[in-house]
Amino acid sequence: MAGLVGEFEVKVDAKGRFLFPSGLRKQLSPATQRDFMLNKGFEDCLTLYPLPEWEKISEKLAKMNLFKPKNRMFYRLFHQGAKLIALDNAGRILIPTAHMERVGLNQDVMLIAYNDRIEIWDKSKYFDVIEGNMADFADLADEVMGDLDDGE
Amino acid sequence: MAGLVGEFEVKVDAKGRFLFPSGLRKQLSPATQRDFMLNKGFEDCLTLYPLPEWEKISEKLAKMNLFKPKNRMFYRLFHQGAKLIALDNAGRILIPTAHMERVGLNQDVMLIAYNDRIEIWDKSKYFDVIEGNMADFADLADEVMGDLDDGE
DNA sequence: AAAAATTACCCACTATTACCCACTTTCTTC
DNA sequence: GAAGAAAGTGGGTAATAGTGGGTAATTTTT
Repeated sequence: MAGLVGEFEVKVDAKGRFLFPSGLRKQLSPATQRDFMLNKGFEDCLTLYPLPEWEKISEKLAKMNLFKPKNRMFYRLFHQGAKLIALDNAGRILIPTAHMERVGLNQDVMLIAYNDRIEIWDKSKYFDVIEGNMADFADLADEVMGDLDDGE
Repeated sequence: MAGLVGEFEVKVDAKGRFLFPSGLRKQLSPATQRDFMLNKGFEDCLTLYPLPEWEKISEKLAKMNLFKPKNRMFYRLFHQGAKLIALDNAGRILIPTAHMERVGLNQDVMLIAYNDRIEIWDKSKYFDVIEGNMADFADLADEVMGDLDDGE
């Protein structure tokens, strides 16, 4: 699999749940469709990792030299707020209140899936960020894709 | 493949579907005639990538280091509106309502094929943009293609 | 330990989409 | 120009996706 893809709009109901979109579910093997690790994301979002992907990241981090203060701090910060989550029988996810407040989630939520992760954004915040960066998109493409070519 | 070409006019039916023109289908190998990746293009249009073309790009992106903020942002920008799409048995594409609204698609739609992609425009919007820029065509040619000579 | 709040589990309903079938029109071939 | 094939339209229906909320179980609070 080339990784997760897709942008999905979901609605949080009165109980703080939303349906995990079928389009995303189908990208995951049956064994990984139920359990996820929820963590705070970079920038203003939450991130959902399929368990196997989370373990890959964990392994990477475990290789760090934890005698270095900076590494220890990064390790703590990265894991702080991580929580194991499972879908209910209707295929919905319940986001803990504390997490929702942390990134200012309202009723309208966007799920952004790429590579090994699913980001959870407040819809209006997401589009603000996207529009704010759109102007730099071309430059960014040049910069990012340019770097990649160097590696080949 | 020498790349896709052509401008096609299609009509969106009451269910939000349109027929993928046979002239375009014939440019694709049988294996790639069914599945596409839809996403939001530059300017006010949607872009359809044949799956193999999309995967080429994906492979490159998968090598990025996602601990770098720039790379994450690029990923998000590039994946805007990304959604896997398949034709139905009658060879039609269903464009999700959210996507149609996002770029203001009405009943009359233009498909613009070039290189590895197919752009989907609202007809009137497309001609507005074309006409609006026609006057600058000569200058643009000079500006864009003029540089090419230097490199050859 | 009782009350309140949160979370998990379950059931019922609605909307959307995938799938199918039938028909009309246009192009090809004889 | 007739016959057949392919292109293009339109819509019905069954299955799935998505929504809403009741109640039991668990946890938290007083």
